Amino acid sequence: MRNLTAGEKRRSGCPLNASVEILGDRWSLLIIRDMMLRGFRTYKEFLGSYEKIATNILADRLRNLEAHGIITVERDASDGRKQIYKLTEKGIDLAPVLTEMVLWAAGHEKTENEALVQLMKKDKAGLIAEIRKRWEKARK
Amino acid sequence: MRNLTAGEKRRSGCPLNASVEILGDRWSLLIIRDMMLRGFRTYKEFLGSYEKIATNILADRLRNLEAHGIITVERDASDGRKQIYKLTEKGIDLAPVLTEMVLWAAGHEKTENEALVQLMKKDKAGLIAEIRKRWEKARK
DNA sequence: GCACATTACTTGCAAAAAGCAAGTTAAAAA
DNA sequence: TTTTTAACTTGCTTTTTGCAAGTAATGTGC
Repeated sequence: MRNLTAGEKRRSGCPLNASVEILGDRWSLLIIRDMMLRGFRTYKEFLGSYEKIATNILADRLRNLEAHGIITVERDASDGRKQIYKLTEKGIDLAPVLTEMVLWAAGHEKTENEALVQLMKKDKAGLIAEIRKRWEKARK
Repeated sequence: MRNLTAGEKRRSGCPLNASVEILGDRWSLLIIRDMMLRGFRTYKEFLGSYEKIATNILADRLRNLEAHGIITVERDASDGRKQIYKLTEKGIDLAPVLTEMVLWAAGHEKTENEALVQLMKKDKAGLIAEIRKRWEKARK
């Protein structure tokens, strides 16, 4: 349970408001999706994602996510140019949020990736457990 | 399943991206929370909410939510000054998204409204069913 | 060892969105 | 019929977003 740092001040104590203040923009959750579902770990991979985030915005969002304890960063041991971004436990805990958002849009908007949606519909809990298991391993 | 109107163009077909494009700002989900959990139905009630949204932003978000079929608006029969905003089925279907966002923040950030959080933890499905039932009735 | 490539950014500037304060309109209440 | 109330709109400033170009550090091929 993190405390607020100096500059931060929440508009209210409502937990939904906290989520919205941390994740309520057009990019943060997409970065988390790329890590969680596609296994992305580097700046370059995020840049290559289909939605085409700008380089400065990506750098800013990664900083924010790290500041909020959702991801960690460390230099790649075998290639010093690369930074490796990883989800923390707090980040992995966003899996249910992502899942519900995917299911909502899939049910009400015209979207693609029917395979993923079917998987989520058929065994939501199993998929989330799978994501968690994969990441627990990766973080060691 | 709605189709995109003229001006709209999605950055990608990913369902998460659709959700983020529709709801990924600092206010839309709070408005939905106020309707869903607090039973708010009028402009004035939304304005009075603790986070203090600006009047022009509120008007804009309500327009967007209506354009996306998440809420409906109609003039109050017994008081012609009032507009009554209601959640559609699509709007009610956001209950699981809201719930997971509340639980995530409650688990990882310093927040208030412990009563709601406990309720969600103890019987998530029951609470969502309850919200749905209350609204189905209200919409008639 | 040196040129070239790669990775992860930063910087500067223009455009879009958010936020504040004040004003407007239509309907209801006194 | 004057005053209130509800739901906005308008004008302006500040903040955020987004694009294009530039930079620093590390790695690779010869």
